[in-house]
Amino acid sequence: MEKNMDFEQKTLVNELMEGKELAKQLMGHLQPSSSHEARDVLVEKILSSYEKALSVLNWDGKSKPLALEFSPCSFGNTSPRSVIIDQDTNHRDVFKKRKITVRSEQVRVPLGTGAEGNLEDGHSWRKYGQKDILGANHPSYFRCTHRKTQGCLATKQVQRSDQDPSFVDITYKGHHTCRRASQPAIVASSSLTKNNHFPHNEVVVKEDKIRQSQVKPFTLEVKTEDLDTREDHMFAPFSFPSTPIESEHNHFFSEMIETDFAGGFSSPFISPATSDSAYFSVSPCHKMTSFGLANNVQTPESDLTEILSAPTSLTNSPMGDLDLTLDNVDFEMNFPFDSPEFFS
DNA sequence: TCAATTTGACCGGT
DNA sequence: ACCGGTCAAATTGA
Repeated sequence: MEKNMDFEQKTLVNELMEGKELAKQLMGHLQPSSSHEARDVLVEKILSSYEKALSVLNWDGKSKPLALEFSPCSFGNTSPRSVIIDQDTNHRDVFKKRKITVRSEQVRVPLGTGAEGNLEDGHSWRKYGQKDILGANHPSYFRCTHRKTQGCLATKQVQRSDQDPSFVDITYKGHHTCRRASQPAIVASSSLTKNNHFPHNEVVVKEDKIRQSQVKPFTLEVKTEDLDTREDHMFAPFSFPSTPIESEHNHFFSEMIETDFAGGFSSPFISPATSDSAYFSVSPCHKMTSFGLANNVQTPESDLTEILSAPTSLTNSPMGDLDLTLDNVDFEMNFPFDSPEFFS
């Protein structure tokens, strides 16, 4: 226990130090002449560091900032987790809901692929509820098995498709912050992506409300919607692939599902075609960085904003009442790294 | 015995 | 009051 706590603290410090170092590097890249890609990569790394740090703290985004809970002096004697546990037991009473814009992803898969179950979409899930609701066929509610152990807040909702009973609609909410010990599920993801079931992989990105109307062999819908922050859906735009990204074509989409779809969809894989409801063909030729970014894909500013917005808000207001409405986040304006004080 | 699932109750939002 | 989502006790299965 003691060892574990020390490890967490070290991890936390390491991540924060790394974040600071990367932020310094980013500052050096703020000139217009600097490459967009380099900045993107740095930003991704910074956010990943913060993400890991938050993960260590088991901070779920709804709680008061930990800095208010224990001083640096007491840090060594106080387990961050124990603080969080107290908060968790009281959060219903203490923390009011705040509106944020957060992403969820909906996918339709055929029955029998395993993805509708608790494991085979790349993560292990634990069912925590099922109920008959209007307009849905007895949806089942799953949360990440590692919710308790790692504070992973990813959830998914699985329901039989109302259009085709042989398909199930899976709505992923939140993003995995857990580290998987193994990746047995790549099998399932790969089985999906190797076109055994789907003649083509098609990604549907929409910004309006879901309830997808088309029936595609395999569709993924990403939506931005208002969700409350009482439970999940907080700050985990990235997952951390435990294996190097492979460039092999057959692995691309499975990796994309691995890293993005189940663990947070990253827009840079795709480029918008229309403003409303756009379809994107996923080219298997894009290589990804270890942070799930396509190096050679131009990142639209809006997408970048979306990716960065939650952590940016987090960075902005760790002490105050979080305003997590992401609609108008302006990264360049809000990101504090260009402030000299930040680096002092 | 422990972990996962089931299912009715509960809670907050609308 | 209704609804969606979550909780948690009871049940089931390995």
